[in-house]
Amino acid sequence: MPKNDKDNAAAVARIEAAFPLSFMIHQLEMKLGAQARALIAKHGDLTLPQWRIIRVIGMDTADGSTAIRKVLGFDKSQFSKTVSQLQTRGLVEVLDHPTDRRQFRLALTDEGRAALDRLTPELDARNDFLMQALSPEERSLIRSALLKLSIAAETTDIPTGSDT
Amino acid sequence: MPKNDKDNAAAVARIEAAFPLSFMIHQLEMKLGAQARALIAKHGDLTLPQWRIIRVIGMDTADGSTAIRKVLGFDKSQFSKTVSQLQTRGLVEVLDHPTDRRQFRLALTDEGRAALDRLTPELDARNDFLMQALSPEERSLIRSALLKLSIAAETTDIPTGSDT
DNA sequence: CCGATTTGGCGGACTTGTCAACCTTGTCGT
DNA sequence: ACGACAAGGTTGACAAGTCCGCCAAATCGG
Repeated sequence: MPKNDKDNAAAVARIEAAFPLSFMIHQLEMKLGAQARALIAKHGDLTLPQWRIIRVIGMDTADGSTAIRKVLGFDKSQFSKTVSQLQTRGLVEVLDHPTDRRQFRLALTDEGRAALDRLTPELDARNDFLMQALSPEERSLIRSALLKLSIAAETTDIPTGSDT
Repeated sequence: MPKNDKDNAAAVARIEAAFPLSFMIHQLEMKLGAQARALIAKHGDLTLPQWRIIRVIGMDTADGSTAIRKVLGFDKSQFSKTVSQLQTRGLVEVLDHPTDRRQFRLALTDEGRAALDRLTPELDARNDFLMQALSPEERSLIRSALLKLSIAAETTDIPTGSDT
């Protein structure tokens, strides 16, 4: 067994015990991102943000640009640029929005849907794999917990003083 | 009440109900990052990764470069560059590692500790604020859940077929 | 109905993050 | 003890994300 490896692992565990939540989530996000990128690269040539947008469009629960952008938490600028890429590559179609002329609707082209169908089973399997790592009660609570945190993370002014 | 806002909010809620875990975490991470950047910017001029490194060093639970890098989930390259910035700005000190000459140890300078002391209460308040958004049982489970996910996220080959 | 404000999207400058090649040091097998 | 291999760190080229100001469309307040 590597001597320094053991030391490092012990140090890591010691730090994590007292870690702020935001750090844990950042660490997790890094690993998830790397894992997702590896999976996507193995089965095509989409980038991670491109895939995310395609995935949400493919869920067929909303097609307005704002709804999609908000749910992904994307920056306006980044969203705009990524959609342009997808449109140029012929994966998505940009249509007029029926009631709001500032927004647009997004739809998958045949090629876009093919990419979605190719990747979805892989990424769904990963999601299942992640969920299986959790205990049943953790599984049942994690979604609402993340949602609550997400709302709390939107507050810009934090009650600084100790408010008990 | 804005008409389109209501539509968008409804669409967002509809999507989130069936959202993969990784998307939720990404969305959360974006918001947390923006919130943290805003707080840091208000009380100094550190970047988010710089702050994270300082924060971990300040925890005094480990000072080896590898342990710090691993716990933050940083890329080797990014870590190296950010440490250089901190060293240049005189916030951290780079020392020899006692048993491994590939690594180094990190320590805060007086100026680095001052920055830490200035920012820590703010960020700790935020952390408390986030934790208060959770129910008691969510609070007690979230850490172990995130840790398990973090481990699962390191697996590179996912059992694709249904393995049950 | 009209100005003020908000929301949505775009473009460009800039910062961050990512990836691959490289060198050094440590570790393992024999 | 020594050669193969893994782990740590650095660098540079490149991709991704962020921030800013801009303009158009929609909403709100009289």
